[in-house]
Amino acid sequence: MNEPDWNLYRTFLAVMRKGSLSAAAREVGLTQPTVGRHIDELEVQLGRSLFTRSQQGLLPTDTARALLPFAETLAATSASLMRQLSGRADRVEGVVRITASEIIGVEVLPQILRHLQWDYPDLTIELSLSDSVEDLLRREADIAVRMTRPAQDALVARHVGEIELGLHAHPDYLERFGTPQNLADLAQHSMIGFDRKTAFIRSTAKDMQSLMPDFPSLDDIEWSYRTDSNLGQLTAIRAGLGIGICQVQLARRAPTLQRLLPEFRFPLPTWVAMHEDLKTAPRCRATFDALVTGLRDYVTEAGRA
Amino acid sequence: MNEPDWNLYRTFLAVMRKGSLSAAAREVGLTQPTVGRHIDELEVQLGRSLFTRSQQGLLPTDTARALLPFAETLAATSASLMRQLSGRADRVEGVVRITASEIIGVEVLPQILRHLQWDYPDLTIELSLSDSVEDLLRREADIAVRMTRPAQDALVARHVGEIELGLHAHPDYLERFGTPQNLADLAQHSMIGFDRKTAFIRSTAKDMQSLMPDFPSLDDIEWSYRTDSNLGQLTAIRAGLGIGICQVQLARRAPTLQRLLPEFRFPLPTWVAMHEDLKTAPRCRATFDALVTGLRDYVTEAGRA
DNA sequence: TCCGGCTCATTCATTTTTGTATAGATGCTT
DNA sequence: AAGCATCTATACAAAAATGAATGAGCCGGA
Repeated sequence: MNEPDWNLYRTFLAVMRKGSLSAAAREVGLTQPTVGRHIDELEVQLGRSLFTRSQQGLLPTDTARALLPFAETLAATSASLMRQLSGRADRVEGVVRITASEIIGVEVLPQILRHLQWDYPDLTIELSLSDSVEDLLRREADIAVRMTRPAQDALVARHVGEIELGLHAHPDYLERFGTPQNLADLAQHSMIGFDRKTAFIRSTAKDMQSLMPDFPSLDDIEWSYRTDSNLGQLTAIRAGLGIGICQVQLARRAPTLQRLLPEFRFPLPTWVAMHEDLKTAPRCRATFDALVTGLRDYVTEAGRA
Repeated sequence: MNEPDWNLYRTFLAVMRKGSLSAAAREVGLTQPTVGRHIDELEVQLGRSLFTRSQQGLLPTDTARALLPFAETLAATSASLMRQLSGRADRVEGVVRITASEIIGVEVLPQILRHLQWDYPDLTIELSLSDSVEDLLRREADIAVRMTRPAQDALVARHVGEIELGLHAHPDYLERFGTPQNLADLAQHSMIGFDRKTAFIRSTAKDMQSLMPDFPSLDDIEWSYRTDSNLGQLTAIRAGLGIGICQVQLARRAPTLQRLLPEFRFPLPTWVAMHEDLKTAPRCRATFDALVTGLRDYVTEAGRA
């Protein structure tokens, strides 16, 4: 089995994404026969069938599905390389791609990045907001803001402090439905929580359980509003839909939310991480530093406010 | 700036590695003019000069050096993909690449992998022995044995226990030069240690210092035998050259080494890690499981012996 | 039912890429 | 200093990849 041309993987990826030779051809700027030939050749080189062809399009085989993450890594690496070359190497300019959770990206980063933009007008910032964490590994982003300690492996990582989570509600809600006096009272309230449980939520819930044994088990709580989006939860709390968990710093902003039962607290260790390869690139360095100082300020807002 | 053909990166990598168009051409199976044209085209597409050409070969520019890690990631991903396709997808066969420290790879893994090989004769095991840890990120290996906790990010990781380090010496050495009665005595002995200090060694030394304040600072010790290779240190201890640090399990093997000052102990948390993408591949699964159980046995040898 | 949308496959001319052969330049060894 | 190794650059012919055009099958809407 020979190593195929790397270009074939790019075509393969396009076909996987688009589901047909023709659509893939349009995406990559080739023609449909060429894309078809690329797939043929890749199948020959790898000695496996990749698609079952039909007039409606191509259906990927198990082999093709297994190959997809590799092709995506290749694409992410190439994109990362292009970013690395954007702008001059000795200036803070070009494209930087940051990944962060939705809530951080929407509520916290804009203020921080504003100053960076002002200082370096030729810097273009891409924000990839998602809670899936595999972005840095695949070079899908240059810099990541994380709530877990990153491995030291080939990463430059800086701890910026702990973001504290607490129970909050809008004053209007409390006025109407009363204020819970202890954790057990929460069972009587409209609670805002998660829809499906991801691995991260499960592990966090476990930590929470061991920290605060009084807190009712997540399974016992009757959630009255469920969404997987933290941002959706924050919006719901702000709209007075019920009691939910959010960052204490965010609760201080308008509309001001009231902190409930301050004995309920859950600190999230917060990190900024970057590929080691990028630390010599000024645009990444500058962005990294701005994020670190900005987030440090944000985290310590708790003390100031 | 257009995204260049991915193939050009492969040629680029070969030129970086070999240092000349001709040698690169031989490596990738092309001809020298073609390789030269590839580089030309890549330079045009990226809008940067990559090499200064000379009759002795090509000298990479800073840009080229900055691009190298990306090209290497591409190559590693492609190689990883090929491994993924080696052997049938529903059987434990094909190629698995494991990375581990030299000492684990030489002293511990062979016994563990022997049984695996017996059970699955069509399984080919590649061992990459090095203490640089960036292998998994770049898919340079499928499975890693690590002494640090890996990040959860897209990795399947299993803790197998703690490998204990202790001070050891060969009985012959002790007979001749006496047995130290406390940590301070070590200053009078021939100590076997590290040559240059890597980041890992520095951080480990710091941990060690805080665990055992009595232990003299590494800078104060007069090392009589220095090597960065842990394996070299083990060999030196076994040869009776002096007192050094090694895994207690290894000290029990022939030639049996004597443990000194058992109050000096340093547990290394040990992990087996694998890319999440690979957990469905039987050959990786089986190897992963074998490593976990094998290393668990090895770690608990302490209790048995 | 027919039409227009989509799909993939095939053919053939064109373009592009590649290899062969060769020239010129440098450095090392005899 | 000559010979032989290395290297890059260039010219031209051969091979390969590509695109345009076309045929044929499937599907949904008028």
